[in-house]
Amino acid sequence: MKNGVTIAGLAKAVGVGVETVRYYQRRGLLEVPEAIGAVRHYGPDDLRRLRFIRRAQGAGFTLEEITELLALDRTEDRTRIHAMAAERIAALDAKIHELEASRTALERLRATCASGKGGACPIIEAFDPG
Amino acid sequence: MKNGVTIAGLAKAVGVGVETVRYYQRRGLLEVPEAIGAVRHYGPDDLRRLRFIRRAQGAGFTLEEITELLALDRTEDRTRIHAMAAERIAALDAKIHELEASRTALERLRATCASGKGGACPIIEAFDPG
DNA sequence: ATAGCCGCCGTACCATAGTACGGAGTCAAG
DNA sequence: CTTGACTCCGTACTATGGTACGGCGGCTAT
Repeated sequence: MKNGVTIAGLAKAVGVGVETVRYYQRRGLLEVPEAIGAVRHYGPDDLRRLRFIRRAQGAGFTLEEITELLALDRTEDRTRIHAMAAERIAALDAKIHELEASRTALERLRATCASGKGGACPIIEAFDPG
Repeated sequence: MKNGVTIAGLAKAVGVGVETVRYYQRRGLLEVPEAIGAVRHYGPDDLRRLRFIRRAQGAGFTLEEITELLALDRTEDRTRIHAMAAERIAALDAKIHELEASRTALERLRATCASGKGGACPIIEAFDPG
């Protein structure tokens, strides 16, 4: 090989499947690099980009939004970036609170139904106030 | 009507669509009550059950898992309940941490790209350490 | 008694994010 | 110079959780 890794190497480096990389290419999230011969080679830029996609997904952005973020990365539309970040932070806060409430409910369930063999273990009620 | 609400009332009370209720019935999450005449009527039990389904979804359980939880609710298999709760709490903790990390990254992005018109606003890098 | 919602039912379709498959070509090692 | 792994490509299929549609028929108010 000349320089850079093939698709399998790229995928492995980020922990996704080859098909997932190809899927992102089809969706326009990743560029399809020039091939050397018949095989495409990927460099550090592709790696960073792919990592970014995965992290942005972790932040709750959809692939469509990530597409926009990537487009925005080459512009200076700070207003839009700001808006998207703020919106996502708000959604994240809401989600975090929801999950924390769920966690509390589950702890209650776990405590209520701790071992021992008393009567019913009311799963449905465990979520009632939470 | 005799007693209880019709499907639309049930759905509205919990904030889901009628089709969603029917979907849950098909999946066996909700019972299909006896009809009075040709129309089914739903009581407080159905309401609690439907609410539970939604809250459990909020806790990250899949509909399949919720099906199991509902089955478990009538048994005394505390071991299984305990295991499912513990597993979900662990997943929840992981998810909460991930979302908090994402939140931090987004805050950094928001700060870095705060108004003003300096050069690039590196979206991709904003997630790098986070 | 008749219009117009509802409810009931089955089937089909949707979005999101992949995952699988099959055939043809290619590259590197033995 | 063949073999075996890997690439490329298009197309199809999957899972999850719904959402929509169309026909039929009953409940209710006017």
